[in-house]
Amino acid sequence: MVKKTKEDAEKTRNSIIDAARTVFLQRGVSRSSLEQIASKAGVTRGAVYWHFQNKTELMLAMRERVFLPLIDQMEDTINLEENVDPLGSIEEFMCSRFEHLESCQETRETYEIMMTKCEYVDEFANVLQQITSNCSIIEDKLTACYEQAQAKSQVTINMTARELAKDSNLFFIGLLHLWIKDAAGMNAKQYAIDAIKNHIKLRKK
Amino acid sequence: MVKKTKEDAEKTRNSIIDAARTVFLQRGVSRSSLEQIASKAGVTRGAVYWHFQNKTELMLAMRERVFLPLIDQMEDTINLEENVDPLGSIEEFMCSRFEHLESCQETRETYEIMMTKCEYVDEFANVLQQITSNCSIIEDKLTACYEQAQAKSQVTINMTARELAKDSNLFFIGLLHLWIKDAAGMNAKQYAIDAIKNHIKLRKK
DNA sequence: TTATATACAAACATGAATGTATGTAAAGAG
DNA sequence: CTCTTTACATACATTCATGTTTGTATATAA
Repeated sequence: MVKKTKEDAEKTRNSIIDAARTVFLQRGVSRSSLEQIASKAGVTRGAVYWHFQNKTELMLAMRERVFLPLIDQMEDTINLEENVDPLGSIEEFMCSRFEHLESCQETRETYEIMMTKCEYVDEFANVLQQITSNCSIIEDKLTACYEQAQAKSQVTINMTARELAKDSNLFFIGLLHLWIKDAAGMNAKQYAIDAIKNHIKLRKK
Repeated sequence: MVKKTKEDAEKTRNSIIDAARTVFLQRGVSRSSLEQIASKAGVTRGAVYWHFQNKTELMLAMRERVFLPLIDQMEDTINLEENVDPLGSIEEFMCSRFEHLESCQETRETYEIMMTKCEYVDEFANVLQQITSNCSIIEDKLTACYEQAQAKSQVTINMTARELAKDSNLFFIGLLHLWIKDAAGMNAKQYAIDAIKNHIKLRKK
């Protein structure tokens, strides 16, 4: 019954997304009801349906709030022009991702939902496609880096840049999954950083 | 109304599991109703409830039918005693897994369900734990292999066996995920084998 | 100042899935 | 050859989430 200005409405919208993330994490996406989400946000389902068409749209909104900034951020970390230390920038790219994961709870929780509490069928099938296509973008960036590293002969030479990039990409994907799924099982802080440094060290001349 | 002998009952049970796998793959676990599964198997929900307590138990039965043989198989592929070519046996271990994935549709589909069509909450939470603990078992086996490889100085020496094993393990996890999720996007047949061979080649002396 | 659109809450209608209870025909035991 | 158990099918009761519709107080535009 309180009056709502436009900014208030935006706050409501955000609090619904936050509540959704919390409930999704606890109960999984499909078992989470809009009623549970609404009450956790301190509103009714009416508010949820006002801001989002349905649970799917709410879920996608939650995802975009962390994935969109992350893609923008990728450009910053990997700078291809005038790269003095290509291998170092690959390492920094990977490390920065995990530092962000550690410092940002929202990102961490969203990743966990996307990786272990969501079923990729029907409307979500193309989300999976987006993710894998994003993977191939990263592979391309890594390839470019390795080409530069080879040009400066900083790297062991018995493999092509593309092959090195594929291997690094797969390593990165694996690390992400294990890190998210086993957050409790390992001292997450250092594990990822060490693994990344070793990975780079292995191909340094 | 047809008479059922014990073997017939076992066939029914298997056909229910098969139907479940098909439906799970199409609609995701949580959206699949026992009615859909039953009718696809040519029975009613009564049969499903006779053989399984509920959807969860059915799901776990489906999983065990492919995961149990796979664990047994792991022992065969990685033989640690009297290992002439440790690096080669790592390569063979990884390759054999993917060859099996290619040749066995049931395994492939089950993996896809477990990785992209299942939410790991409540009763399924410990399944995730099982998976990651299985990962650390693999890491241990890989470590042992790399130790042997180092003893025979077949491997680049600037890293410990454990570090090499971690890197290979993460690579393997990433490859599994990408391979399953992007089965259409790449020529799956050769991709995995090439990636594995390059991965091993990178650390061969 | 009034009219309209906004931002929800509340009520309603529906459907779908689940679990259980009961019925039943054939198989297997004695 | 009966009796009991198996292996289901059928029917029932209940829960619960969803989508929609209606109501309403306030903000905002004219």
